[in-house]
Amino acid sequence: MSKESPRRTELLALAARLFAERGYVSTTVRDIADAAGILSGSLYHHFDSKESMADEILRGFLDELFGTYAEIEAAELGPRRTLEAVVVASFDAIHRRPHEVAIYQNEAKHLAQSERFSYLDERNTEFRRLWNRILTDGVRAGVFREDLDVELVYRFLRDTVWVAVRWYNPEGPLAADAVAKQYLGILLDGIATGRRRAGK
Amino acid sequence: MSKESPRRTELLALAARLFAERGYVSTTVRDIADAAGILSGSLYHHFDSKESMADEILRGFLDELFGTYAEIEAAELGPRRTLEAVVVASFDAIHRRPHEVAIYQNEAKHLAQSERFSYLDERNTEFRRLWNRILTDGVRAGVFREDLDVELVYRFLRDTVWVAVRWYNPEGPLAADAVAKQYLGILLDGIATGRRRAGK
DNA sequence: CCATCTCCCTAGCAAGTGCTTGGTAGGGTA
DNA sequence: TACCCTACCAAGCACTTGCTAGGGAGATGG
Repeated sequence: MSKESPRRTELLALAARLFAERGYVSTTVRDIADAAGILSGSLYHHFDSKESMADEILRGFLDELFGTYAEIEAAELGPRRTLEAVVVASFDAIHRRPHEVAIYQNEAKHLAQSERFSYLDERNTEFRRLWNRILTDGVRAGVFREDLDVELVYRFLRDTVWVAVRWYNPEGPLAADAVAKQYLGILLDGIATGRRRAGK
Repeated sequence: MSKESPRRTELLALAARLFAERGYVSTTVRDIADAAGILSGSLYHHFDSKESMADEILRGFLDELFGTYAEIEAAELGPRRTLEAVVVASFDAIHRRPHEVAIYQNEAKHLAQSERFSYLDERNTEFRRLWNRILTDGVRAGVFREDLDVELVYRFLRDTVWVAVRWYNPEGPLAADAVAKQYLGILLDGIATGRRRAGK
């Protein structure tokens, strides 16, 4: 049960892939064991439950992700560049940890109901504060439209960024960075031609 | 097993709610029966399987939804107004059929692997063609930016519209129509102030 | 007044679920 | 030689899953 074994890391990566592909509940411990070429009981030499596998996967991912966000905020780039950096960092996370992002997207809501995964809600709150800060700062600084419903824009942003994990292919021709730039183009300037209408 | 019974419709609505809230696999036939105040075996008087419940729910919803889309297209409003109408109709679907939309969003990918649900993939293709038509028409007509990656914008649109079902509350203060308008504001004109940058 | 139909119950089955147990092969260390 | 370690297997336990068989109470209609 030592946390440093390479075999253990391997099994965790396998579990993450299966959780992402089939969903947490639909993935059985036998599925994971089969993929690893061992019997289901043998998994319990490395982990003490299926739940603790998901826990470890999500914890590691979120710690890394929010570490990156903290660095971006600390750099104090101003609202617009901070927004761009956070979006780029999020797409980068989709590129490097697609399975973890998928699990976070698809299972967080159900898992968060359990006491053990209460940190998921905390992270959500943290994320929401981050976006609200960026947006309100931007509106105040005059770089974002002042008629924005900040709370609504936050939801759109959050969803828009993460939901890309459903179709993004890390090995495809479209790099995460390019997708991020396209997204930012739409988000910041819209898809319509011509001058913006005044007011709302 | 008659399809016209009011009790049957009631049970189907109950199942839809549970499928949406807990997910299809996590919802047991006993859960559905409990919610209806009967025993699990009694459900099989009305339906011949759990799968057929999901099938009926999704089929009915998609038939209705794509009927609306067809009407919009037939009205030939031009690219911009068509886009607006489709977005509004989609948010309206989220308002009126939140459970069905949630099931469609969360379970379609898994269900579509089964032969029985092959119409899900067909609807996806249909949906994609619809959006691509609107967007390319709009670019050609000069109402949408010509540097748009149409395929990417399509994904962006599709995901962002439907994902709102995760937070939208039909009984909340924010009406679906208002959300749609805000969303269209962001999509068409962006959140940034100032003149649009030229080119990409 | 009997027959049929609707809707539900009682009881249970076969398959599959996460997890536990006792044990073993192979290797390193003293 | 003695001991401990990692990584696994074989077997199975308690429980849950979707689903089935057979029957019964009450309303409907000829």
